[in-house]
Amino acid sequence: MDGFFHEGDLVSVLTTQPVGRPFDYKAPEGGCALGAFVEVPLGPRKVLGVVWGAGQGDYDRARVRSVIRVLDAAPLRDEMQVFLQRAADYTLTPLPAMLRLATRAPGLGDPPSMRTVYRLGDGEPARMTDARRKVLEVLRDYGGLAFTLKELAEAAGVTPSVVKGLVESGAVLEEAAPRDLPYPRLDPDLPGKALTEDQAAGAQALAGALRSGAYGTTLLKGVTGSGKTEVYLEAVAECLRQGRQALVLLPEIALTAEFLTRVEARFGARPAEWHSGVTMTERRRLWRMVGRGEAQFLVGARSALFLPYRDLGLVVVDEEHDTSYKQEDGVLYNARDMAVLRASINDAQVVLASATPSLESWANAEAGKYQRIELTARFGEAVLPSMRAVDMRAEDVPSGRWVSPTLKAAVEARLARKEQALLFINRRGYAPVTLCRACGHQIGCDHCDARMVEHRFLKRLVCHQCGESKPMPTVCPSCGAEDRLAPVGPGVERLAEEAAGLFPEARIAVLSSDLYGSARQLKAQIEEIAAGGADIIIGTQLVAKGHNFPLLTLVGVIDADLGLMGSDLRAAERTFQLMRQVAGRAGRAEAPGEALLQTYQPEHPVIRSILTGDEEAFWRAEAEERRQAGMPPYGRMAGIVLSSPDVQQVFDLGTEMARRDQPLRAIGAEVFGPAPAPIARIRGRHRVRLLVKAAKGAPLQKALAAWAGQFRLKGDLRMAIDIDPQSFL
DNA sequence: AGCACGCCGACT
DNA sequence: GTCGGCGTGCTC
Repeated sequence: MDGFFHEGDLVSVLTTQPVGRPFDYKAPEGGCALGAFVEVPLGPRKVLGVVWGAGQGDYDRARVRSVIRVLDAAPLRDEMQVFLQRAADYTLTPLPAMLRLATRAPGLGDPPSMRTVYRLGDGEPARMTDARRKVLEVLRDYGGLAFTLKELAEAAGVTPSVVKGLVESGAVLEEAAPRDLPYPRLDPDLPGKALTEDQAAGAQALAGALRSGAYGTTLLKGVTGSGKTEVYLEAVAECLRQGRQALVLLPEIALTAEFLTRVEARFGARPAEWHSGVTMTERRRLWRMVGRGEAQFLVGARSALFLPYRDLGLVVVDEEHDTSYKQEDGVLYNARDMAVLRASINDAQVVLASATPSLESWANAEAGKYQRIELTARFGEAVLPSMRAVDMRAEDVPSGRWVSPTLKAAVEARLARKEQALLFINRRGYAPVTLCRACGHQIGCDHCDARMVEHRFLKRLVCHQCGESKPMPTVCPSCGAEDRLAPVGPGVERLAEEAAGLFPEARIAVLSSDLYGSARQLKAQIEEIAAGGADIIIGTQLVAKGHNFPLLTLVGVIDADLGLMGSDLRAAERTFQLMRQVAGRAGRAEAPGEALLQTYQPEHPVIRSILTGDEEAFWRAEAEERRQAGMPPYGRMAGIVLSSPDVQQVFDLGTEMARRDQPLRAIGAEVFGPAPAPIARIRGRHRVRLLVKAAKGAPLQKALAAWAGQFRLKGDLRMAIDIDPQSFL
């Protein structure tokens, strides 16, 4: 029988150890299935692996060892194996590292353990209270389903002690059950929110695509407040009706209680969550339930793409342009692209949702590879903010100050009307540069080539590259001059200080990722501000990420030029997206919003497209520039970063690699560099970067593999290959 | 990743 | 003469 191996058969096992390729083992007593999770001996150790196929038989039979045991977990599905293989090929990642992403569940090999659960009993409590009634109602609603104490208490909106009280009277039964309970069922047929005409049309189109049962990608474009979430939740509903699983990917920070509440309102229960804040026990439960198809709907961060779905029918990538989808996670991959790959293997649908799509997605929609749904009408009474530039060349702003008189007047108008204003600056800390007035020295990090940023709140200088910090010195470390160190440039903290001076009566809140110990604290703070807990919000990039401030009617962008500098083609795109999103925060409720962009170059094409709202013009112009330059998405790129504590070593290898470029030339690709990487030193490691540029259809990965394979990495040298880099300065 | 093997410097 | 540095290679 295909797909099953009997005792003694040779099987090929891929482990999560970086040994490069699968090894042969003998199938254990009782045999093992293709895809089975197994424990195998490797040298003196026992390691986790997956039965990857039939044995190669190319190794001395006498030395082949046996699989120790088959783990109690659903075998890795065929599609998953294909996905991991193709993702590894695409990102040039060794397969074991790819498998590691897919096995990040704790206790994979453990037998199912027990835990205490609560279900409906026959008894009647001696005294019935409101809280007790709520608990019993929840248990009846879910028809005999068992809950953990925490779940039941939360679902009923009572404290755990209420449940305990019911146990004593026998109205609720307390029993031991296997851990890893199924999740509450979601009901796709509950009445959803009333949709506007174009929302309904969008939902219909997505549902139709789902019913095709085939792969397809749709770009769902709509400004903040246009109801993207409502529309894609209808796609989720259709997916659930078909009995398939749905996944919504969100940038980590956008995973809010608000989102979960919206899902609960639509489907009657919360989705399963997968992100860095989820406990080990919960991860284990989720991993197992996903494999058995008993978690129908997942909301998670990028790594949720690597869960062992039984039948994944839909992946939504919300805020698809968000740069945090591309990050080092042990493996360099872009979650948006991997979502499309995974869906194409699974005959699933992808929805890429954004108000400001990435140029890649826009171009794919233009080329007809993606469907496109555009939501224009804003929900309810809200309208798009009116946007205008504040020409800083004509404004009288003293040095060391950043708020123009025009912006100041606009803020005062909001304060008078008891509305909120947001001042946006994309820089954390107090001042980005600390300069010695005596000798001109700028204080840098000892381990990185980065300037240290003053954080007055912490009374320290912090390196934003490696996180190193040191106390604020009073003496210049270079010339020894006393009290001559001066902050240069603005950060959120400094802007807050200025705002406090300008608007002494206002309640000011600063939203910056480093001011809060945990994501939970931060979310709580955001919710308090949204409810009216502040008059002026001073914020970094953080505020652009999907949160609603209904009282907010003015957004002031302190430095709209930041990010327009340099030759990075992607900088313009990012600035456009960021400005658009920040401006989109204003004026959601009945009050119309206004956005003011402080700029020294109001004629810049990016600033102009933001102001005129002619987004298509922006994308067309950007696309044309990229096409001319042969840059992505009209060409292919890869970045190679070499790093070592020894500068000479990295540059020598870089030069050597640039010289021996035959495998690249063979496909018509070009090498640029070596040049110091955008951050030339991180944590004491010097970094050098090469860029490879190839034509769109060129077999880039194959050529890169052949090219990089020529070099041996000696000592502490590291090489990281980044396919489709985010920045190609 | 671990772990063993192996070949050159400063110690009892 | 030996202890130990970590460079190189192996693990089915």
